[in-house]
Amino acid sequence: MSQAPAFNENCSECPIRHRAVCSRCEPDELERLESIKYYRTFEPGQTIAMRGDAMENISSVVSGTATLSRVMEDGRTQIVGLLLPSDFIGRPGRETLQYDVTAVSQVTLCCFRRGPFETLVAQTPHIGERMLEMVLDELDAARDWMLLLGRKTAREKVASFLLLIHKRTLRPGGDNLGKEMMNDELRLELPLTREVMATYLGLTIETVSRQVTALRKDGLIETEGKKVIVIRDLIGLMTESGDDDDGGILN
Amino acid sequence: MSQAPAFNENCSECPIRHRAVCSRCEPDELERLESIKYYRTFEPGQTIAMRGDAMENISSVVSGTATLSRVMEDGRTQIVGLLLPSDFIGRPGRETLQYDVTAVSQVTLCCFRRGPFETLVAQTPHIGERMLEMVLDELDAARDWMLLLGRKTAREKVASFLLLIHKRTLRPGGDNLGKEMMNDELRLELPLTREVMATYLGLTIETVSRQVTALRKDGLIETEGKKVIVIRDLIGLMTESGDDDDGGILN
DNA sequence: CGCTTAATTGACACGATTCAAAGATAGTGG
DNA sequence: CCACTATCTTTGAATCGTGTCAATTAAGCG
Repeated sequence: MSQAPAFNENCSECPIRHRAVCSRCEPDELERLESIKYYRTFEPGQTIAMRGDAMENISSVVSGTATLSRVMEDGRTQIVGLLLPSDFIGRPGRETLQYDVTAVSQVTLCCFRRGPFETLVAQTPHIGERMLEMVLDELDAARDWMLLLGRKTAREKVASFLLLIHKRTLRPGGDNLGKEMMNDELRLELPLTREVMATYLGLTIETVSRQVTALRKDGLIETEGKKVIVIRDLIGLMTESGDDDDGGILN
Repeated sequence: MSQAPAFNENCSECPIRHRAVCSRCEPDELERLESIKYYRTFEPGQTIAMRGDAMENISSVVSGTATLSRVMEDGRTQIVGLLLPSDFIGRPGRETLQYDVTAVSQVTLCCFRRGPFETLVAQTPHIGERMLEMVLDELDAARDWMLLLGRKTAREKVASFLLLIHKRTLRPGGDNLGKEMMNDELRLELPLTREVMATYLGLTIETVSRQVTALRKDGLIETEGKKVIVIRDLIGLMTESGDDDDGGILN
């Protein structure tokens, strides 16, 4: 088991400083957040929170990957959100959690107790504004995913997934979020197993595997071991994804 | 073509008064909203707005049903949101619309120009707070729908859809939203064609039709004409929907 | 009443799942 | 350093559910 990364207590040096819920905060607001925050670390596979849990704390992902998922009685599971660094866990004004939250890789969270945080939000418009913006982004992402789940073929789903990871780990904004997320332009170190991919895409492991193989045989991607995928033909992959736009990848 | 309902200009008598974005407003805040609002009506099938359009106004659905949808290049379409009375169209801080908005039945909107509305929101915390709450509800609904689209069978999808309409038209809050939405406890007047149902459920028209027939033959529902469905066995339908809870229908 | 559109039903095809087995990979201890 | 084990991934074959295409029936409306 690897050791938890030692994060600087200083918010101004935080890797997710410019994307997280605190991104709009002024130095004095940051100072107040700093005084009530604390870090927690979770190992791969560990449950961070479960559906129905009282939400006692609210947090941002600082490093690692986690999932939001819903499970049916018979075990069928759908991942309904991917939590990457800077993403937010918790809801203002909600008592209980609606989804299971699970660590996929080692995850470090920057946490706040609900009470103090909500007090702070009420006094700090920047946080509330940023929160609304982030929730709207999540809503758009969720709806794009509905199109994928409802209408795309397995091949399109896998291509779309690779492009999503590409877009989200490249971070065109310029802020690199820790070395483990740094990918070359076209080299993706998947933070996920095939099982997580399948659960996210509404497919089975076998189908994901077959589609990855097919994309490789068609020369669109290469694989290095099981966790690294190199995109050989970005435009081609975008065509295969079935999206009618580039998702902001091209400029 | 039926005539547009004549709405009272007085917000305090508005049918969606207690659910819409303005629900938390004080009388004086309501007065300010009242001074800048105006109504628009759309006929069934009419496009209210298209993806990419500049969002010049922001509105609430007062009556009728509209859809949010995404279309792929080859025409495959997924409805990503159902807009029923009190639902909100538009996004604070976004320039363009992400989805197509289409009237399904005759739709009346309570509209505000973007500029004045955003100014008002900045000065009226109640509106911003309510907006965040509504967006969070939409996000939860979108994620529940992701589970449906990704993992449920056609039968489960149709059962879930009927229960959704049941829940949303019953309005347990007690505020009835115009006679056209009033349903008996177990009598649903679908505001949608089979095509809209299919597009929402990620199915084809034929499959929806077959599943409705199957549910009827199994004694769970009855049909009257094509737009009315009577639920004969609510508990049974909930079992068929695959949800592990009652969605708040039972108390 | 006839016309147009929507819904239903049937036969068949195809894509994804299921079940089963083999292969690759990473981690562990000898 | 290599064998051993557990886990993850890949591959194959058969099945099943939903989509597709085509024809029929029903409903709504002028």
